This record gives sequence, C-alpha cells and structure tokens, in this order.
Amino acid sequence: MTKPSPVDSPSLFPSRESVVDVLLPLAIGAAYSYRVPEGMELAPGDIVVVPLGTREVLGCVWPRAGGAPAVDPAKLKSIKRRYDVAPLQPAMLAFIEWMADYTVTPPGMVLRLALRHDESAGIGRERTGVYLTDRRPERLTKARTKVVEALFDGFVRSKSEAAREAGVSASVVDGLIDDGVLETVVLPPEPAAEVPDPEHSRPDLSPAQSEAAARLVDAVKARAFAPTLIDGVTGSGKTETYFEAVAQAIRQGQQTLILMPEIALTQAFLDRFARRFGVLPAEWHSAVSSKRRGKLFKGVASGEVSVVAGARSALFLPFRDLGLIIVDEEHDGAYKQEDGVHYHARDMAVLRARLEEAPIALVSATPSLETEVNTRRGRYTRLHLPERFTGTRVPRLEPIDLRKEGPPRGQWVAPRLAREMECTLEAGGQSLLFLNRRGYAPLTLCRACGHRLRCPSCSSWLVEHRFRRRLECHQCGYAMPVPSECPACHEPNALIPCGPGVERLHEEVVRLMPNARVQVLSSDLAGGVERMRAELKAIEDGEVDVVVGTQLVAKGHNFPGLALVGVIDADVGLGHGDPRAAERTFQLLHQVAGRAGRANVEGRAFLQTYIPEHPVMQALVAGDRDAFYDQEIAIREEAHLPPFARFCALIVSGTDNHAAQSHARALAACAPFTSEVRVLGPAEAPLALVRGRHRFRLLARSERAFDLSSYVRAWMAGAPRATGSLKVQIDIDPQSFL
DNA sequence: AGATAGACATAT
DNA sequence: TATGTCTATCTA
Repeated sequence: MTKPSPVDSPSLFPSRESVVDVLLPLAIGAAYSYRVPEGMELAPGDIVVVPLGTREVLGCVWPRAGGAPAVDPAKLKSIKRRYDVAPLQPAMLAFIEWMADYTVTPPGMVLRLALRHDESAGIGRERTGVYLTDRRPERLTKARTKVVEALFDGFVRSKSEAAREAGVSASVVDGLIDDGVLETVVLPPEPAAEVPDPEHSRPDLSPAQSEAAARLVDAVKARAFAPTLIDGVTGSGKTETYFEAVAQAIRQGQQTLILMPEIALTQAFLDRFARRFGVLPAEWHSAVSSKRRGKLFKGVASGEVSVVAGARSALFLPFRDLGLIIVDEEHDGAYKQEDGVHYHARDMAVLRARLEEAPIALVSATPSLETEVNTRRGRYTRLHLPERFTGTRVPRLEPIDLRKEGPPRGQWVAPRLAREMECTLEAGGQSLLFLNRRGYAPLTLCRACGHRLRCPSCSSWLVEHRFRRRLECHQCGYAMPVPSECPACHEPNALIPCGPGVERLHEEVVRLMPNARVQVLSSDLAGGVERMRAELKAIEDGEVDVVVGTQLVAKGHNFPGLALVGVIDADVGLGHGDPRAAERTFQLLHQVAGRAGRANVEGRAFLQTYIPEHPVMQALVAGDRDAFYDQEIAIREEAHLPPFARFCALIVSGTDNHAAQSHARALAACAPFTSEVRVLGPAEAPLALVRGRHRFRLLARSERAFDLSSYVRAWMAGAPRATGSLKVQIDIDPQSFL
C-alpha cells in the first residue's frame, strides 16, 4: 500500500465525467451513483449532500470501483451540494473499506460512525466583534457609560464579551451599534482547539523512560507503521513517556490520536497533558456536545486540531495527517463495541495506523493476551518500563488462604488482614478493600423453604441493595422492592442475605474499626458524578481511612496515599467458564495491587482466596506476569482457540421462528465470551458469509443448549426460513490485516 | 436510517 | 371496507 497523500488528492474526475459514486451512511451494500451538477468539481473523500428517496442525506464521494456499475441512467439524481469540510483522506477511505470487510459490515455503516456528528452543528454562526468609534451616544445612560468605559482601549471584542466586561446586557451593546457608537466587524471563527506547545515543559525522565521515549520519537520521525507495546508497571510513567512521542508529532506538524477507555478520560490525565503541553487536548467522547463535535470534526479534518484524546469513537475522526496513535490501557474491555458495528477499537487503531503509515503505541501494565502474543511473535516491539518512577516497588500480593485462616462465619475480612488494617490505621495510613461486587449481598434465599430469589426476566440472582432497599438484577437492570415474605412459601421474615457485597463489607469494617472513617466507592454511588468527585477528593485529601470499593477503584483514579490493599474475594469471576476470566482477573487484581505504595512508603497488598493454588493466584503472588501469559496461551492452544479469538455472535430475527429467537438470545448472552462458552468446531461456513481468510467458528452456551453448526446449515439450506434474517459474525484472526 | 408498500389483524 | 401494526424492501 502506498502512502496516501495527506492533502487533497489532485486527481479530480475528468470534467466531462458527470457521474460519481457516493457512499451513504446506511446499511446498503455499495455506493450509489449520482450526477454531478455543472461546474461542481468533486474528488473521492468529499462530503456531499445527496437526495435519497424523499430526503437528503450526507454521503462521501467514493472511489469508482472497477467496472462501471450498470445503473439505469434515468434513475440518476444530482448531487445537491458539497459540504463545507475538508475531504476525507485516501487513508481514511481505505480504513473504512478495510474495517467494513474485517467486521463483516456494510461499508456505509462504518462511514456512519465517521459522519455521526450533526451536520449543521459545526457551521456555527458568524461571530460579530465590536469596537468603540469616535462618536458618543446622544442619550448617555448609566449602562451605556459602562460600555464606553469598558471599550475605551479601542480593542475589538465579541459582542457577548463586551457586554460581560461592561456588566450590562447584550441589548445595550446592540443599542450602541444602532447609534453608531460601536462599529462591528466579523471575527474569525474561534479555534477548534488550543495549540499544544511541545516545548512547554520538558519533563525529567528516568533512564528507562528516556530510552523508551527516544525509541518512540524515532518511530514518529520515521513516519512509518510501527506497532509498539509500552509495557510498564503501575506508576512507571508510561504517560510521560509517550507524551514525548506526541511532542515529536506536533513538532512535525502531524496529528496525534490518544485513545482511552471512556472511564480513563479523567481530570488527572487532562492535568498531566496540560502540564506537559500548556493546554488541554481536544476531548472527544459521548459527553461532548454536538456543537463541539461538529467543530472538532472540521478542525481535525483541516489539520488545525493537533491532538485528540478520546474514547473509541475518536478512531473515526477524519485526520488530515495522522502521525501517531496511542491506545492507553489497551487491555481495557471498554474498547470493544458490542452493538451496531462490532469492532475492537484497539485492533482497528492498529489497522488505521497501518493505513496511515503511522506508529502506534499500545500502553498497559497488564497487556491483553493478544497483544502479548503479538509482541512475543515479534509483530509489536516491546518497550518495557520495569520500575516505578517514585522508586518504590509494586507490592507483591501476600496470599491469605481462606480455608486455613478465614474469617468467622458471616464475616469477610480475614483476621490477619483486619490486624494489618488496624496497624495501618494506627500509623495514619490509608487502606483499600477491594471487592468486585456491588450491593449488599449477591444472593437472597429463604430460610424456610430454600427458595433463591431470581430475576423474573433473565433468571440470574437478584442482588440486594440495602441502601436503596431494592433487589436488583445486575444482568438486565430489573429492580423490585425487598419483599417482606418469601415469594415461594410466603413465610414472613425468612429471607436471608448470602455472601458479601461492598455495602455489607462496609458494615463489617465499621464494626471492626469503629474509629476509622470508612467510605464505599461503587459505580452506583448515590449522588452521581458530583458526589463521586467529592468522595474521591476527600480520599485524596486523606479524610478517609478505609476505602471499600468495586472495580471502579482499579481504573483511572489515583489514590496517592494508599499504604495497604486487601482483595476480599479474589475468586470472584473465576470458574464461570468464561475463556477470558483468568486474564480479566489477573489484570484487575494486578491493577488493584498497584494502587498500594507511594513516594516514600512501600505499600502492602493481600489476596484472600480459597484457591491459592490456582494459576492466576500463583502468578499474582509471585508477581510473575510472564508465567501467567505462558500458561494462558498454552490453555488456549490446547482448546484450539486462537489466542486472538475475539467474538462470535449469531443474531436471528423474525417473528415466526421462536426457536431462532431463543437461540439468538442465548447467543447474545454468551458472546463474546461472557459466560460458559464451548467451541462447536469449525463448520462449513456458508460461502456468502465467509470471505477468504475468515475462519468460521461457532460458540454456544453449552453442549446441551443446541447444536449451532447444524442449525446454521439447516438455516442456510432454507429450512426454517420463516421471515427471519440471519447474521453471523465470524471469528476472525484480528491480525489478518498485518 | 427513513419512507413505503404488502400482509395480516381488528374496528366500523 | 377503512384502519392499525408489523415487516421486508428500497433508496441512484
């Protein structure tokens, strides 16, 4: 593949050519053809407005596929107008086509991801500026005097700015314009983003960081595809290291995309960026207003915006000249898009980097299995940051065997951990107890008849949330008030909570340590984002002695003062047959342990488990990451699952076929890798679905559920045709584009 | 994605 | 026979 020209391709269609193909952001197989109006010049990548049926839609002029498609010329309609934005670059067009092919999705659906911003939003009204003339108002009111005084320096201000500075309403300013006291000028549009300064503040880097940064900078200078894994322990300064590569891209006048899992786009990251580059990066995620999105879209397309930090959707921004991609926390599951177009943003980022001929850095303390494998096979370069920047070490997890030294019945903190927490409290240190279970108790059962409360719609356990006085289903969101009697045998006051959730753990810690200030952190914390921010601040300021938290505490936020971390139930999430369970548990607990310790204090971490002999626990205790990956890779190979196996879903729709619908539901529940999954083996894939290199593999919830391969074969043979449609997502080797 | 044209089901 | 609801099909 040749490097596409970063600027507008000069290869316009010959002037006598009056028809172009336009890809529409719809689930249509191919681009449609449109007549080009007299005098309009179009090239592939241009965004245009075209008529479609009764309405008008946005589309993208698409390279003409080989061989003129036979469309009745009488059906051709004309392009309405060109949309005022820089054209999509050839690499972007290639990206859309590749990704569509790769994800078995119509290209239009991928284009839709790129054009999803509001068309009108970015255009923005013209801003009017005002300045003071020599003329003075005939009737001089108090408000008018204030305006004249405020603008006496003669500088141009926007209307709203002038009003604000003078402390009057905008109508006063308008009145003065009418009287000729103020003159108006058209102001240039506000810049889409501030310009980062690569030399704003050069950081002090450790030798390991400097070495890694130099390698990355070289890769940026080379302007070639080069995938790298930045693999460094928590606190090793991975961010500061890749910032040097970002700085180099800025110096070269190229753009950078920094992808992060939605949750990681925190103030902490933005602050660090601002410290290094003097300004905030352009942010792109679901909370950004549509007006702002429109503006950014244009700024990114024109090349004006040089650094974008965003969630996975930022991958579809129309960069003019992308010089570097960073995928922070590359192992994070949030990169996987599971509805609409199914894709993994990390893999698509690698694809995009290849097509843009740009280096890409995947960043993680606990790389995903596939990234580790790619690195071991030499497809990615490994840059290892072995030490913490502060000099303290990431603590080893000390195992607590719950079979031997478990807590008394009805309690969850082992005596040894409780003593350690007590010591930490006396020494003025902060502790964190980690339990990946929201609510009070994960299961409620009837003491009288043994009935267990299940969700009526999806049959998983109902989780008691004592604070909200509700039973909630964590699977589907169903909720009901806590009943006073058993729904099965109607025995009153017989329902008892089983097992711990963070709420219950909180209760226990308060009992164990009456003098400690204890705070629960859970994603369902009452009071929303505001409250969460306040609590995090309180923790940071040392106003909390013990934090009891779920998954949330493992990601994003930094707790600068943690001296002790205790994992309450390390076995949660293992043993459900999920092929990713071991990997996820390892990553999560490794990250949690990494929270302990600070600049001058070595932290300690404890791991409560019933299965200390389990490979995940052994690897965590030994701190031996390589051994863990070795094992995990071997297990996959034995099961004939490629280490890359990504997703598989079979979606059946149709009213007449109830069996098909229940199959679809079962599959939706198990794909991709969320519950017990069994490989039914390679089946003869329908030719229509399998394109060349894609291997076909079906995963089902269990052997008993149904034999999918024969089901699909029957379906393809037309047996239960009904009115349904069938979509099979195929297990693809995600590196097939490398 | 919409808009629309058929296929059934139900009201008038 | 008009009207509503659900789906599959089409848009150049």
